[in-house]
Amino acid sequence: MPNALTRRLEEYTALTDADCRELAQLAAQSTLTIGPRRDLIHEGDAPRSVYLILDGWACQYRTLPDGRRQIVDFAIPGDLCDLNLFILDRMDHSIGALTRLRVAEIGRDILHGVITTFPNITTALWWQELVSKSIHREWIVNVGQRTAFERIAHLFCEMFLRLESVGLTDGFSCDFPPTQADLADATGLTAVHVNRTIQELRRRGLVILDRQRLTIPDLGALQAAGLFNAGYLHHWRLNRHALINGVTDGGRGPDGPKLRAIA
Amino acid sequence: MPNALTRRLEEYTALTDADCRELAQLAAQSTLTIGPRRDLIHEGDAPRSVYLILDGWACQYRTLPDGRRQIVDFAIPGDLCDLNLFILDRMDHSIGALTRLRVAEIGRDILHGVITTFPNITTALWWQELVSKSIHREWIVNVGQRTAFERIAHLFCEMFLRLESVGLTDGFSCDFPPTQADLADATGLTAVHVNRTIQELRRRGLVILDRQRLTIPDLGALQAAGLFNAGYLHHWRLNRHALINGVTDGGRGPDGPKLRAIA
DNA sequence: CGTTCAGTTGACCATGATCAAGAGTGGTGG
DNA sequence: CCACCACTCTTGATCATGGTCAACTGAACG
Repeated sequence: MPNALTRRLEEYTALTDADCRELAQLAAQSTLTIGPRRDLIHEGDAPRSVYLILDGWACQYRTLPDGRRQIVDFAIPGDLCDLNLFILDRMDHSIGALTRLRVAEIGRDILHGVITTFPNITTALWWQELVSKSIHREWIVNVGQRTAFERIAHLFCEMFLRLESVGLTDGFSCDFPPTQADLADATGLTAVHVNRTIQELRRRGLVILDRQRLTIPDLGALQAAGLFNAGYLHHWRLNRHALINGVTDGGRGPDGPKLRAIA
Repeated sequence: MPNALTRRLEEYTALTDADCRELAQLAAQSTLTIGPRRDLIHEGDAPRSVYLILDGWACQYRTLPDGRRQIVDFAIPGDLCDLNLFILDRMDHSIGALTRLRVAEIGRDILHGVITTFPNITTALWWQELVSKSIHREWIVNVGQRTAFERIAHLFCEMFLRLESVGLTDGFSCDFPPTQADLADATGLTAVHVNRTIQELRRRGLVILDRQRLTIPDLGALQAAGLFNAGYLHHWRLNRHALINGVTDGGRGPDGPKLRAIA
């Protein structure tokens, strides 16, 4: 596998050979492997490095005092976990491994060096940061407005496309390690209800999910079921497509009419 | 009122006099006033400027094709609406005015100039960007895990502290323009349920809310009711406090025990 | 093979949604 | 100054989506 980070960042900006070499080096410099269900870093810790996911899945999550847990994002190879360290003194969330996880640890000073000498990379990093913020917004919408059925469908679409953008899909299929309990924590549902909802998705032929393997026979249909619009991922390859089904509101402000056709 | 942006950014970094003068100029250069319930910019538009809120409240929101609307953040004076323009070709959300709104429009080129000549400001801007991402994470938790009662309490705490950090509170009180329908769209509830929940908050003496005016007689009690922990706002003045009730999880990874005492 | 963890099923329940109607409040024009 | 209109807030009755609790099945791994 070539560097997933390179692939990810090229989604946003053109990189030179020198940029790519630098990225490859970053990924190789100081790697770290941790087992599934362990924390990479924990809420309240002082961040010491940025983590680049090389292999496996992680999740960012926050817990409430009584133990309720909300996953706020999944992280897959090529994802860079929070540039927070430059800025924030304390982690406001945890990062946990869902699978065996291989990450590159990039120290503050090294990253700082990269940023001052490789402007393309810097641009791409901030780009990625803004995109991941956009993904957060979409998660708020997902949890706040969509039905259980739509939420799960939406999440499957999102993760499939994100995996696809780093070359981790295989036709209509991809690995999909989160358990139903994980999906529950990501969607604000219970595991029981996630289970029933996935069964409904299966019954309708929208997904095949077995042994950590997800297959989406008809992505368009699943997108429709999840009210999914890829625009928020800001992948340029998808953008043309996104512009077609992009705009959903006529511009009447926060109190406009509630019913409106898809463009 | 001095420049709320200055106040906001000084929450994060020390600014020189020259920095402050530059910020004051940015805020004065090209201002724009729009009426309540109108859009500043709309989902799908190409962003042309960054908007700095000078006066009034706005909200960032996204709509689903069938008209469901989710507010993903409120914007108050001193807030800078999405540095997206540098990066993203299309707005993935809209910004709408909740009140009469006065904003400064900062063009791409001007902002670019600032970024290349005022490193402190640049740092502070990115800081603000990362903090607002952290706020998004908290909103996911709010909508995903908290009960209606906790959600509303949490939102009141957050907005009160954010207003306080730009000097827009007056003792225990502040202006609070969102309607109950707005609060519903922000919390993923219905307006009816928001109404009943606010009544419950009033009955318990946690808030006084009348005519767009919010009073919080006992912020600590409201924070407890909303499971609110100010750490995610990353205000340094609050940080000492945040560290006290900060950590909520023992570090056992995403599958740790579900019950756990408050520190 | 037994233990563990993920997935599945069933019965019942509750939080919050929906629908509908009425009461304040504030702004506008006659 | 008052009448009207629009909008927000409030209340009640009923409903449904999704939660809770509990038991059981089946894979995977040592």
